[in-house]
Amino acid sequence: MLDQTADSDMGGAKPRKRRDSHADIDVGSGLAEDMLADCLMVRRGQSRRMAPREILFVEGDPVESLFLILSGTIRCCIFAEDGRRLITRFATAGDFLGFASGERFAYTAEAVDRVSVTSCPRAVFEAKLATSPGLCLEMRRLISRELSASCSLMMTHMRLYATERILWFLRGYSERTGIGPEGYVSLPMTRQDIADHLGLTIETVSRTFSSLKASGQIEMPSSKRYRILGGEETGGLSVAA
Amino acid sequence: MLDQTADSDMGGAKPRKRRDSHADIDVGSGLAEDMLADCLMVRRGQSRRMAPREILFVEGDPVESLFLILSGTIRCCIFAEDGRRLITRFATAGDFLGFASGERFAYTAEAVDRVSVTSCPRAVFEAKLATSPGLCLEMRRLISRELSASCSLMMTHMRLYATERILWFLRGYSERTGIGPEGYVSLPMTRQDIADHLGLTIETVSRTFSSLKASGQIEMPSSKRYRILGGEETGGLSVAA
DNA sequence: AGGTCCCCTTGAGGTACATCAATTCTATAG
DNA sequence: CTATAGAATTGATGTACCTCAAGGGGACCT
Repeated sequence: MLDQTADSDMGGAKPRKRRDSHADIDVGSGLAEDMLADCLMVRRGQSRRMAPREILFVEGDPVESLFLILSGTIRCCIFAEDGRRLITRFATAGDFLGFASGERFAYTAEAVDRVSVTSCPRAVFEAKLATSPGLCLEMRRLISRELSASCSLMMTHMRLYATERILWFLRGYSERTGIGPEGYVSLPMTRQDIADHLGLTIETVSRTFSSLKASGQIEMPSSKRYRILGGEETGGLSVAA
Repeated sequence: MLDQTADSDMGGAKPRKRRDSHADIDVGSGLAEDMLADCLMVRRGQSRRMAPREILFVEGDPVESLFLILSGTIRCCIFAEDGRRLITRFATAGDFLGFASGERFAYTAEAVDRVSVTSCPRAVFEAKLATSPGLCLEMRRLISRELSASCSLMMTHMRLYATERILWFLRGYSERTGIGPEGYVSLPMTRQDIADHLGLTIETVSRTFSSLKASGQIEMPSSKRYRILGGEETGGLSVAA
C-alpha cells in the first residue's frame, strides 16, 4: 500500500491528493516534483512510519537525508529563545522536507498525526544534482515556492483579523489535503498548533472557530473535522496561476 | 566608506564586508557570494544608477536579469489585493535580487535612496549554473538564507511588542549596513516603510521611536539617523575574536 | 523670506486580542 | 463503568495597538 500512495502522490492521479485541485502547489511545475520524487523514489521501499509527536529531525541537525511525505501531516517549527514557537508550515502528502536547508536543518519537523515518509541520502541527491542541471533549476523553483508561501503567511500575520487568518488557514489546508468522502476536511493538529501557525493564542483560535460556526461560515461536527460553507470557495479552485 | 566600521559592529569573527572591487560581500559563506558575484561581475561595467522611488522590477515581471546591489537600499514589497503592503526585506549593498525567483519576480523592488546595481542576464547565469554544480549548491544556500530571514521576520511579527520589533529591526539594519564614521547609522527609509516591514502603523513606529529615545535606548539626532545605546547586548558591538 | 508639500510627531478614544481563570469535552487508562 | 489527563471551550478583564485627528518640522521652490 505504500507504493500505491507513493505513486499517487508523485505523478499519477490519486484520491488522497489531487494535483489538479491545488494550483498553488503546482503552478506549472509538476516537473519539479517528478524529478525530485524520482530521486527520492530510488529508495521507495524504505519508508518510515511515524507516530504522532514523533520527531523527524531537529533544527540544527546536519542534513543527512531529504524527505518526501507520503501521508499524514508534519509541522515545521522554529523556536525563539523565550520558548515561543512558530509553525512555518504544515507539510502534507506530496511535500518535500529539507531541500531548502543547507548544511543543517533550519527547523524542527515533528509528526502531527500518523505519518509515512520516504527519504533520500543527501549525498545521493547532490550527486544527482551535479549531473542534472535541470534538476537544479527545478529545485530552485521548489524552494522559491516555499519562500513565497512564507511571504504569504507573513502577509497573513500582518494586520489581518483572527477571523480572516483562520479562514485563510482552513481554505489553504483543505486545498492541500483535499476533502474527505463525507465532505469534511480532517484537521489533525491541535488548537495550539494553529495558534502558533497564525500568531494567535489558543483561546482566540477557539473563540474564532466558535464564532465562525455561529455565523454559518464553517461547520465543525467535532474539533478535528471541518467544512467551509458558503459556496464555491470550498473546492479551492480559485488560486490564480 | 562603510568598511571602517564594518568589522566592529558585527561581533563576528570575520570581516563582513569586503570592498575589494566594488562588491560588498555579506557575512556567512563567502563562497556563495563570491561565485555569484563573479557571475554578475562579468558585466561589471554596466552598473545602473537609480533614484529614490525608482522601480527596478515589479512583481510578476519575467525574470530577465539578476541583480547585485552595489550601494544604497532597495525595498522588496509584496502587495495584497486590498492595497496592504509588506516589505519582506530591505536589501543593501552586497545583496542579490532575483535568485530566489523562478520565471517571474515574486516581489517588487524599489529604490529607497540613491542606489547602484549591476545585473546579469538570466540566461547567462543559468548557463553557468548548468556547467557548475557547485554554483547550484551555493545558490541554494543563498536562497535558504533568504528563507530563514523570512522566518525570522515572521517570528518577529508574531507576538512581539512594537518596542522589540523596532529594536530588532534597528539592530539588524545596523549590522547589515554598518555604522557611519560619526557613529550613527543612516536610516534612508520612511516610517511608513518601517511600519510595512514590521506589521505596525506609522504612528506606532513614530511613538515607539520616541519612547526609545526617552528611555535612552537609542539616540536619534534626526529622523533618518540613529544609534543604539546600552553597550553590548543592544548594539551588537561586542568585538569578538 | 514666505509658501507649499510631505513626512513625522503627538493626542484622545476605541477595539481586537492577550491574559487569567474556570468549566466542559474527549480520550486513554484502570 | 469510573478515574484521570489533556484538549477545547467559554467568561471577565486588561492593554497594546489601531484609528481618527491635529499639530510640528524640514526640504524645496518661487
